[in-house]
Amino acid sequence: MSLATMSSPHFVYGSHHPEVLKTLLNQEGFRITQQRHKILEVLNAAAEGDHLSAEDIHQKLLDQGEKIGVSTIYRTLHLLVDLGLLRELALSEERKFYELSNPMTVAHHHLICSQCGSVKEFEDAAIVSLGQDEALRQGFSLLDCQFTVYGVCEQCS
Amino acid sequence: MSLATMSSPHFVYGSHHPEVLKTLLNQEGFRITQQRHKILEVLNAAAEGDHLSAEDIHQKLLDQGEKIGVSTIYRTLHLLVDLGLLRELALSEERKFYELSNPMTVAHHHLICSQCGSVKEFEDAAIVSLGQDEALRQGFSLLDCQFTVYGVCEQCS
DNA sequence: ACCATAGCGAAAACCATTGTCAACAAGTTT
DNA sequence: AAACTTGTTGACAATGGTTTTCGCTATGGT
Ligand SMILES: [Mn+2]
Ligand SMILES: [Mn+2]
Ligand SMILES: [Zn+2]
Ligand SMILES: [Zn+2]
Repeated sequence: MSLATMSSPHFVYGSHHPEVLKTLLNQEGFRITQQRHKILEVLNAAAEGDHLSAEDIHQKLLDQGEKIGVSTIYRTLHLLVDLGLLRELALSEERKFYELSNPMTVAHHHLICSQCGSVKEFEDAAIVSLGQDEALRQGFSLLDCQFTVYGVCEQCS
Repeated sequence: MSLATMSSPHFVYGSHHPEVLKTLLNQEGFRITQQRHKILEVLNAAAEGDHLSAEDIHQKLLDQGEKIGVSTIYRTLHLLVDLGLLRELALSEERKFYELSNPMTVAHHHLICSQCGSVKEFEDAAIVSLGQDEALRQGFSLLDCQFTVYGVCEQCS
């Protein structure tokens, strides 16, 4: 169950589909459970640009009548991040946020208002390749690049 | 004491010097205290590439015989960040880290091993200007750009 | 269907950070 | 220099997100 033995990220295309997910998990000795399904469903259902915290996800599931514990939420989020299905965002808030990680597209980045906390997303292929270069230069294998810009938005100034 | 009334960041050159710091603080109605001096001293004494948590700083001061409370550490760190003297880093760890912010030089960036947590710094002027462009495009005033690359280092793979 | 064990969840523990408030001290006025 | 005003401190309690514990449950292989 060590992470070192898990498959590399580029095998996870379409992994939000139940069958593919099941196979991916089982290959590594993990089981596909109702709870893991539900959590991925919530993340799939989230609108583009939405960033969900563990508590957000838990609350959404409780609201739709599911019975699920917080421990399961945290455990599952970590698992999905390790599998490369999710991106964990350090937006300098007091909690972490999660979003689907789509290996097909260029990772996007975040512009955050330090005053009101609003988040705007943007894309820039150059940034990712800069990260890749630096990782290579230092002998690292790349997992994720996060470019986070802090400022003050129009309304707040 | 509102942040909106504080001087803009480019006035803080050499602010680690006692006199300049005193003037800077007093202009805004703040006071220069023994504790604020000590905390800045610790950060000044830190080696290049060192990232200190609030607890690190507190412990260093206790070790050198100072008597200082944790509340003061946190309060002071926030103040110094607001004044533009410090950079608060969200390295996706469970705590925040601080380093001196030198407005004369290009902000540097971080490559982190997700396995062992080791951090390597690197510089790239292009990245900061990309952040500046995006902030401008969205009508934000820029405060800080943090480019954080996650991967697995050589020893860990 | 059976079994071995990965996974679940309620509750407690953990731990970085923040709030409280009486005592203190920096800077200003007399 | 002493008095005064008010920003600042620090012991302690509280907060809140995340992790751990551990007996029970459900998944997947046989
Ligand atoms: Mn996003
Ligand atoms: Mn650094
Ligand atoms: Zn704003
Ligand atoms: Zn490492």
